[in-house]
Amino acid sequence: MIEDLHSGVAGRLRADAQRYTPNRRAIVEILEATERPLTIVEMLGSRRLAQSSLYRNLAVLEAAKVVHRVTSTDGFARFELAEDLTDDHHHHLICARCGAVADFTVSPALERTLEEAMGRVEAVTGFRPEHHRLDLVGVCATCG
Amino acid sequence: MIEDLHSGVAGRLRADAQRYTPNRRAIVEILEATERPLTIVEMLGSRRLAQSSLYRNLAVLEAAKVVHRVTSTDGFARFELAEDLTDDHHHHLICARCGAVADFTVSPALERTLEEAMGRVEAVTGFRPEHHRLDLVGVCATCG
DNA sequence: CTCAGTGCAAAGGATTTGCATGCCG
DNA sequence: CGGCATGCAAATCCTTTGCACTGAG
Repeated sequence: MIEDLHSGVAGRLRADAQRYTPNRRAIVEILEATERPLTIVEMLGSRRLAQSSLYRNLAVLEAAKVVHRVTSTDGFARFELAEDLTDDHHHHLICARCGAVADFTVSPALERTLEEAMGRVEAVTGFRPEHHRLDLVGVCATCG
Repeated sequence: MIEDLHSGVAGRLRADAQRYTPNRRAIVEILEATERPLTIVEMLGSRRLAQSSLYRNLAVLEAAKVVHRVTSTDGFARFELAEDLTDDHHHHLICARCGAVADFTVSPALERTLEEAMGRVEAVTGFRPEHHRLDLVGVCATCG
């Protein structure tokens, strides 16, 4: 199933007329190996890769819907693999103190309710929802 | 009830050993008059106020839990009055194209379910949730 | 050969801070 | 009077961009 991931990534890049270069594969592997969204600095620590190349490749991967940008309370962008590539729908615990982000999941029943709510929003407003973002903001174990 | 708002703000600032200055009151009034979170630029357009003073006062107001910072997809910070000051619990529609943010509400039943989920998270993880953030990300009427 | 990807360094832009001044308490 | 708020301008810092080089097809 690991190769499934990479062939999925390659497919999405191809659809965007983009190549699956070694740097891009390295980024995907870094994100694959973690359980939470990573910042630029965290990703740079893992492998030798120019900061600008990282930013540029993340932009390409984001446009191809391979990675997803996660926004926290600090000024640092964080990235994770797209949920529909990893079959791992989850939500985020965001620390209001330090900005750390961790993953968590909720019950299928709650997810179903959320999906229903999204459908209703589309019917009432002119807004067409693509996905939902349920984050819990609070204080993490370290800062607490 | 308008005065209730200002006395509530004054109280929270006092608790933080901060004054309720004219600039701070102006900021609260600007936010009170709108139905969606505002960016720095939008707030500057309303009244004559130095950019640095706006940033500094927003930091003070945020620390006193008078205003709340809303994060969108573009790089612009947005601010709204704290929900527990206005008795107006709502969520956000975030446009993935232009970053515009609008407010919306969901059913009380869904809210109750969300609160229950939050309680469960605290029991399982070391994370102590303060509030939840349910955003729908999609394409707004203008960009659609 | 061509053209996208890469790395380095410089630029960009939202946000923050230093400092002198003014005003509230 | 003392200290905080204010405004202006300069500095910060994450992020983006210009440019020359390299490598894959």
